[in-house]
Amino acid sequence: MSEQTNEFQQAAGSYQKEGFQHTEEFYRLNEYQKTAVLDESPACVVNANVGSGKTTVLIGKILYLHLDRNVPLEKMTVLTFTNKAADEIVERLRKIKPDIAPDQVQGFGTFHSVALRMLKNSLPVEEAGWTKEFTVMDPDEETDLAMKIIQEHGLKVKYKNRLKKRLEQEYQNWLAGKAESRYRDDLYRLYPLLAEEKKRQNKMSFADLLRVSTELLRLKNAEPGGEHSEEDSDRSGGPAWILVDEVQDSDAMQIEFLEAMRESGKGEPAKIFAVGDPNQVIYSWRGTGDNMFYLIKHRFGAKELTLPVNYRSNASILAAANRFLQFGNRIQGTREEGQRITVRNHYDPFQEAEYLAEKIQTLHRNGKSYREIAVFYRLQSQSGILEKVFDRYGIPYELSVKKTLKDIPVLNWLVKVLRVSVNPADTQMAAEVLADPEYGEESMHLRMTEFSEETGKRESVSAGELFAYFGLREALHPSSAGYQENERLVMDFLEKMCASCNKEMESGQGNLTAAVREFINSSALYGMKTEPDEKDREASPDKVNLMTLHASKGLEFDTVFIIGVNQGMIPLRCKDFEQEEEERRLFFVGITRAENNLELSWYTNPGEPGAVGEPSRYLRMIPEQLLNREGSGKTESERSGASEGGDGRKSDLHQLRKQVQEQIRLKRESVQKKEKEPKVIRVRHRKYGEGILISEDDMMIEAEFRGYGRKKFLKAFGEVEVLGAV
DNA sequence: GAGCTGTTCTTTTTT
DNA sequence: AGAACAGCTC
Repeated sequence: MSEQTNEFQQAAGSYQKEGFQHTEEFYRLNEYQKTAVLDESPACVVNANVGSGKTTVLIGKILYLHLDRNVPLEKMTVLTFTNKAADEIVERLRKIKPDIAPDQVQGFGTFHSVALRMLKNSLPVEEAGWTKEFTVMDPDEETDLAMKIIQEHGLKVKYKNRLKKRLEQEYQNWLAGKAESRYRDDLYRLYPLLAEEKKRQNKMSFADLLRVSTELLRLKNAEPGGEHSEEDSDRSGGPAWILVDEVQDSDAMQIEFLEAMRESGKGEPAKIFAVGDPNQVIYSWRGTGDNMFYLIKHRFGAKELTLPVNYRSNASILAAANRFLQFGNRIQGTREEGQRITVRNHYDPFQEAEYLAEKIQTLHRNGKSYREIAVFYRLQSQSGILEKVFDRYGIPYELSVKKTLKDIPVLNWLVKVLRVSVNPADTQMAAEVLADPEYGEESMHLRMTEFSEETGKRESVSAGELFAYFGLREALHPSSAGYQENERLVMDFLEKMCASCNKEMESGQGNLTAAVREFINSSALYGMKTEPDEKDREASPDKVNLMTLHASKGLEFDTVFIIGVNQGMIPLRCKDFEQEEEERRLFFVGITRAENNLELSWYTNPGEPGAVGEPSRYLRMIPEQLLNREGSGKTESERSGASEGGDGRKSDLHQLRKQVQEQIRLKRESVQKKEKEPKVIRVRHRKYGEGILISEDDMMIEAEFRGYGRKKFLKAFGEVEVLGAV
């Protein structure tokens, strides 16, 4: 590792003298990659096969433009879809060129964070109805606000339980001037009211960040006076280059943003360089139009280059993957045949989990780190059994579900307090703070509204001071059971925040209010910018990775197990053609994560509803000569005999097995029961208390009461009150 | 308001 | 396939 760093640092020195093209890094690229790096067409899309060095090309491109073509990093916009991808790009750049300052990579980030930065720094948000002090809304917050407006205005809106989805999905139609929602309700009357309310409370949703910045960029681009102030500074102009990662995942709004960005410079439009893989579109269900890769190509008249060579997987895995390719030519491999793909049948999810636990133990004993191993599944709900069994076996694992601030009630509340403090117009949050059943207190109102007048003007602050200012000790109820824990959580959060704010205030101008606002905004967009990453890296936990197929995108592992490759599961149920195609791409993404070992398994007796006890038809699509078909290979008794460890754990496992099977059985039964069994109706009697309705006719009513048994009553007496269904 | 029929969505998740 | 909802009828 350190050798490599030295190599990089030595190389970094030579880069500055000779430019990127003369470096070892550049020399290592294949011809396709070099062509992409050196291309300077006005617009270029790189159709990058899976594992073909997409990010390497992106990094190479940035270095080439910067070091050889003298494009300042500040004149580049690098757009990604996730924060993780943005971080990775900057991190990899820094490895090669360690002296990059944060200011230089202002234009690097997710679409949303780049949009936020522009709205805060360079775009006239006032023209759109907000002020520079606006805050960023939490994704659920907009739905809450919409609900409130529906109630206050007495709007008729259908499918309120799916309001969030509806608001997103039908927005484009409304914008396009369609008269009425497909459900013929008041949804389209809600949009303008909602927009108005967000301006009044001076806050923007994630979608607003993109939409408003696009609008304002367009206004600016249309201004005739723009040309006069040419050459005045590099900052006021738009980017010279826009680089886009994972471009196949962009949606209509992001394309609009991209286009507005492109035109925002003086003179020639910015050059666009986008990399992506049409075969890895797995998120179209969440709003990405299908086939954005080609749409972008045509929209910008882009030249298409390809990266056909895969460096990741062995030849068997690639040969199988080629069967699932939907766009472009075969993936070219670089590696030997290698291990065949194992296809295994298990009796049920529990037996599969036990098998996996034992297999992983063996692999680990033979020198494989846990972190090189991953298990993928189609549904989140499938992880439960794995977790339980791995716990019993003592196998460390990491579940890829991120927890957010919102999952911790006290911090969720604290963030609301801070949000109101830096944006007193946010009456919705103010109401939520005060209405909180745990921590809501009238006195908080004044502290929030007065925050910027007093404390907010300071130029440095400590967590303790903020804790005292907001009277958090009292608010958190010092005598309550969870106080210690809550105080610790709150202090940790405030300390992180103050560290960030103090740094911000030292380096730049601005006061505490502005710094807190920035911190809160970026943590809304970024999750929590905390240091656990560092801690994790230090400890570098060696754990097996458990995740959904979706979450596996962009990752790679030595050994990959994909479980539940059953009909009805992978692909999930039977859907329309488009969605079926996406399931196929999802499976493609899954198998191409594996470098050396890939094992696919299906069960005879799947626990999940919807799944059938037959192997997925995707298994039939893989040529037989690439496969090693194996059964679970053990009978029930051999199986329990084979598990290692003392008797204690054996019976432990036996019990667990029973438990899990019982759970599966109950789940299945409850599905059937609900159909036949009438609903449980609760009743109340003056003397017997609450009970359950047994039967009822014109005259009589029969009910059962705990402790009293069944009783019959004459309806006419009205002794029994029917409460309704549970 | 119970009971019926018809419609729509269900999983996957980032910002 | 089945849950959840909308809208209709009596």
